[in-house]
Amino acid sequence: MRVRLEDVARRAGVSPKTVSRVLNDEANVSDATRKRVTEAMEAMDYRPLSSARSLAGNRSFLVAMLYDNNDNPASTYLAEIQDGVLEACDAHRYNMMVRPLRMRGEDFVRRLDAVISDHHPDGIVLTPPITDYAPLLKRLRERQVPFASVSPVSRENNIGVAMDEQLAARTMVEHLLSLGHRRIAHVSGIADHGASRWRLAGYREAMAAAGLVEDPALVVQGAFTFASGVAAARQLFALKKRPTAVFAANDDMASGVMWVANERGMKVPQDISVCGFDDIPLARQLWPALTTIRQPSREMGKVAALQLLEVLRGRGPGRLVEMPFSLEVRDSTASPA
Amino acid sequence: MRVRLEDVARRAGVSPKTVSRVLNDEANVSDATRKRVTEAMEAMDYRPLSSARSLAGNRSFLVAMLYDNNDNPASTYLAEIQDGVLEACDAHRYNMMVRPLRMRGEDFVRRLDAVISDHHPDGIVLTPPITDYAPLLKRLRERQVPFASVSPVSRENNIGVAMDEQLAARTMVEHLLSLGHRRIAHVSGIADHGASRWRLAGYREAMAAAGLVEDPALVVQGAFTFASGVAAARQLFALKKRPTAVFAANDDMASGVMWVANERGMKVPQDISVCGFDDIPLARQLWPALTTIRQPSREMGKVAALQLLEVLRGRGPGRLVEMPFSLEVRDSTASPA
DNA sequence: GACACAATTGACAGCGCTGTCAATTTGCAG
DNA sequence: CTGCAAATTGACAGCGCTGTCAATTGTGTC
Repeated sequence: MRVRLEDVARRAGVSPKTVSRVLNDEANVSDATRKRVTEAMEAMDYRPLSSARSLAGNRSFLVAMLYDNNDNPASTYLAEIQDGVLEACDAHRYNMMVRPLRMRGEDFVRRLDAVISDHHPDGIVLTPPITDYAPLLKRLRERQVPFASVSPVSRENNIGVAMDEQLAARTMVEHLLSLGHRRIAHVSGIADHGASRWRLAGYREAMAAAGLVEDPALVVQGAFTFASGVAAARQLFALKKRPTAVFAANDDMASGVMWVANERGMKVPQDISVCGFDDIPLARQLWPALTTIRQPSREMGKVAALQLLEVLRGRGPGRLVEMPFSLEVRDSTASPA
Repeated sequence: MRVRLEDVARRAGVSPKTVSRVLNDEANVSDATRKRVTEAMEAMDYRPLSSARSLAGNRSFLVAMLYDNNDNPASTYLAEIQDGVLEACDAHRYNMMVRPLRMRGEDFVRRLDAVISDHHPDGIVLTPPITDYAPLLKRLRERQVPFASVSPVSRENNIGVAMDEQLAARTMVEHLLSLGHRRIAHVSGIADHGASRWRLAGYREAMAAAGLVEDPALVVQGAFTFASGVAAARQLFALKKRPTAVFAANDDMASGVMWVANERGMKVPQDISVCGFDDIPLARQLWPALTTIRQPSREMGKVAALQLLEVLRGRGPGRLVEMPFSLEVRDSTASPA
């Protein structure tokens, strides 16, 4: 039969409640007792039954990671974040569950409610763009479910992890400027995503700082997908005055731009420079290897989860951690002809 | 306060046990009673508390998906499978948890034991190559944890999902042969993975059927990664008698082969045909778009999980479902010069 | 209409743990 | 030593559900 808390208590010569205290790392247990109990637990290979702990203690040891799977069926970005969140949860013996939450339709908040009512997660990790949907955040606060965000738009009242994407985008465009490019196009992401706004803002900031007047034709709306990158590139390359460089708001769209360049017989980077953002594995697999901004997604997932866990474990309020980015100059950018 | 089973019972005018029976879809409840209880549940928006159900009923409603994360940090293939498993679990109100399980070192089985002891999953979904590690399967059977496999090597005593990968590989090579290729190389995967064996066997079968004698120099060992595809291609292209086509055992390796071709100034498909296997999103993003075998990974994850759930819900024994593949002819293959 | 038997329903205990609160021990000032 | 507060420990009930088994109701047969 399985070893129960009661069995450990008997062996350690204490009451079950004391073992419970040690298990939950509570204060007010003498060192001697704590040691004795810990030894008994190890000797008996005691494994607490989480359903019993949940029922009695009214908590679930569950962290839910929410994501929008509208256009992200199996995105590498999310897989990496998930990996990081999982690592953090494991370290503190929390379970992780992943929940797609299609951000479409009226009943979005109701589906969040269902997740909470059905699974009672102790806390939630939000990924973009769910991080910024006000009604949902409101509901989470109402229901008092702690949450941490990955790259939220607002830095106020948020814990989790962020990166200075605007500065990163600006750095990327400055790289293109330093190569001598002046007609630099931007393929943006879904308009209301924070990532799109920051990256566009960084582009504009760099262009303005270089004294260039923005040509509206050079800014094309995309949707973070390969297909939208293809469409945007077709539009840009049909211009009378073509750009000499294209900065896409993520790597998937950049790959679409490169694809169209190839299709038209344009050489990258000789005829056109292309760069992206995120540094997913694809970036190195393309020919030529894609110049991009490295975003440490896995680490970001981990850090966001750790902030949440700090709150869940009553260890502190958690904070919004700023992660560093880096410009990865590879072979898809060069000086214009 | 939350609605409990007892509250539903009172409203429906029956005993709690009867509500429990309806909740668990048990036999021996009269239609009239079942209807009354169901209505009461809905009217009150009753949400059973899974920790209480688990504790009392000694089951967890948990399906664990195990994967080997040695070289698969955030593979698209696994992300798609996970997505399918999740959909199936959701449909039957089971929870899903993902567990990386590094298949290295002695304590591999012990780590499986820990997962079972800590989380008590009702069932497990195995992904390659974990599907074929005998000591692990033995342990699962000893501990009586039902499991279903995705693409297991052995079709005996296994439920889950499979694809005729050997036939698929043969079909791919026949496509190359029909284009006129004779010197066809193969970049294989990790030697003891079923996928590698089947794909290599299909290659050999097709070559033999065409009356060609195998040139050992044309079969290079890879490891399913981009980097290993690059290394293999360098080796192949250094040959005095180069291949005119390369069939890589997966898309990531194929992209490595294409990368090296580009590096050497070889045109795909004019100078060399390249093809892969799996049809991950990358395949369409490469230039030229990669000819490959489409494997419906998401669907396979779903079907494997459904077989497992059939067992868990006592609905039947489950079976090994055969999935169809398809040859996706794109632009990376053509007749040799 | 009486009987045997099957189908349906309910009473009750208890799953393994933790919250509450009371009892006991310890530490320390005087 | 004594007295008192703080620290430590324990007794006990109960979290919300299901397994077991007994009680009740329905069904078919002669």
